[in-house]
Amino acid sequence: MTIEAGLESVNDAMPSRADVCNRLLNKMPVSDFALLAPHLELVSLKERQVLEVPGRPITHVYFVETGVVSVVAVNAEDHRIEVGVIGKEGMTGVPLVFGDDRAQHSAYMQIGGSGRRMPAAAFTDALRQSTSLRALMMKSAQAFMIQTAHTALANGRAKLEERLARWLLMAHDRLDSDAVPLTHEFLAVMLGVRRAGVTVALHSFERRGFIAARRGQLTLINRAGIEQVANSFYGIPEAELKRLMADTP
Amino acid sequence: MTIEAGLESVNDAMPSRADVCNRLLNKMPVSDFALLAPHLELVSLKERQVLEVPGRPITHVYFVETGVVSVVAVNAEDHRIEVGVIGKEGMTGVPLVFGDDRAQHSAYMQIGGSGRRMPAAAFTDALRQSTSLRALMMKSAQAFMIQTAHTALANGRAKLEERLARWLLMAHDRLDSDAVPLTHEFLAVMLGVRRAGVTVALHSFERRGFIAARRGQLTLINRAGIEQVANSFYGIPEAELKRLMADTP
DNA sequence: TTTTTTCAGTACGGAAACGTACGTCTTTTG
DNA sequence: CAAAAGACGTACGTTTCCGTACTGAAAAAA
Repeated sequence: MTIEAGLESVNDAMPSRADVCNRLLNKMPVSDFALLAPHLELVSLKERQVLEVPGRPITHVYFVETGVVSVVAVNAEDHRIEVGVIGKEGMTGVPLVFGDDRAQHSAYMQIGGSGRRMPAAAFTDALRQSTSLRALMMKSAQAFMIQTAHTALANGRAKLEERLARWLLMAHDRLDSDAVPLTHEFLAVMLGVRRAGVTVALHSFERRGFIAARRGQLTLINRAGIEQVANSFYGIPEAELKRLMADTP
Repeated sequence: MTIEAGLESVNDAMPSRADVCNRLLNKMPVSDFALLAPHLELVSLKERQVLEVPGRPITHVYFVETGVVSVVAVNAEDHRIEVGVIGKEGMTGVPLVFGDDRAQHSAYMQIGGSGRRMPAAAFTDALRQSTSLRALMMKSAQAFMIQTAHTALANGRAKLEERLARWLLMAHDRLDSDAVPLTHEFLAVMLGVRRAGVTVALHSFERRGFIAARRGQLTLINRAGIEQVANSFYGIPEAELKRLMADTP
């Protein structure tokens, strides 16, 4: 707390590259990071905190560092379902990358954490200035698109257990621990199924020794087991993200 | 056929702006059209013709003018489902816009027609040269993303009849006639449901006077009726497409 | 024309998931 | 500490849709 060196700093000071855990911020060229850094603000992201509201202008871009964001599509009759999750590998505000200023979906913290945010205007300015930043953001956007497409596939063809397993794996990828602090109710909302259905499915996982459950929390014990349950509905978006982030250093 | 004026031309000659029916080609600034025109080739797109294969490089971009393209996500165990359709409002090869050269999904003609195509390399060249072209293509890509997200929503929450109605409306939007030349089998594949389920649902539509059915073809008679069946699962992507294409002239 | 293929109609048992609801624990709030 | 709220366990009848399969009719091929 009382370190005199310039690197360690109060929250709002410009972050050094070493401080950030978001993969996009980590990965981008120093020049691009320098473009963003002055506008980045370290923020805590509390459970259920709303980041974007459908139809409303996007105020900030959030580079997630810990926690998980749920992106949820909603229609006129309030039917809703999760179309993607975002963790330290990504960011919110994808429409900005496409030159749009409005949020398409609802986005909120499903699992609390922290991240860096910057005003939308500053972000679009930076995008305009840097081709390489644009390139990276578009790859990130594409990765999210792929995730959405495979969510559509899972929603249409997978069984409840398969979808639940898929979700747990995606959450696990984005967390630092094996504990997933979530209620059955929220899992049900995201998957668009009954709460009771989630409860039963989780029991089955527990009986098979794949997870341990406590009130408001479940812990992955045997990830390989969950992967088997998820069948082929998990994996492609993850592999594609890796590919997209690998080939342009 | 034997008109001597320079405008009327053989298929491979450079198309004039007035000849093209694809909305993107229509809408873009003349300067951007001039950039693409030399590479555009008028092609007939036959039913079931494959345009993209997952994992394989994208060879051409297709600007659809008539007919409908199905974009289908596939996973390792060959589960598949349609994640979007493309007609005269759009084009194939979205990943190219994001700087990727590979097809993510399977894409093929669901309803035969025609379009203009150009080699992928020429397209990315043009993209690099023109900011306004990039902007337009990104809006088109975003519109497709929205469609995919709402497909995920429909797959997860809508009933078979609602999804079928949604699909018919989306096809109807992209056709010049009320006749949809498709078998129950193909509708079933796209929706990821049983063929027999489609048959029963279509009977219900027919009984209610919404469509007329013949072997391998169905005709919309009462579009408003179909819209009622689709409930709130149809409409948002369409409205958003309109918005996106309106605000940047 | 005859044969073959494709497409559509229909049926039946069964699986999956739903809506609903009620009771029992925890945890939070007053 | 009591009361209220939240989370989970469980149950039952019901809807939706599946897997499968057989039939007749229409179109295409021979």
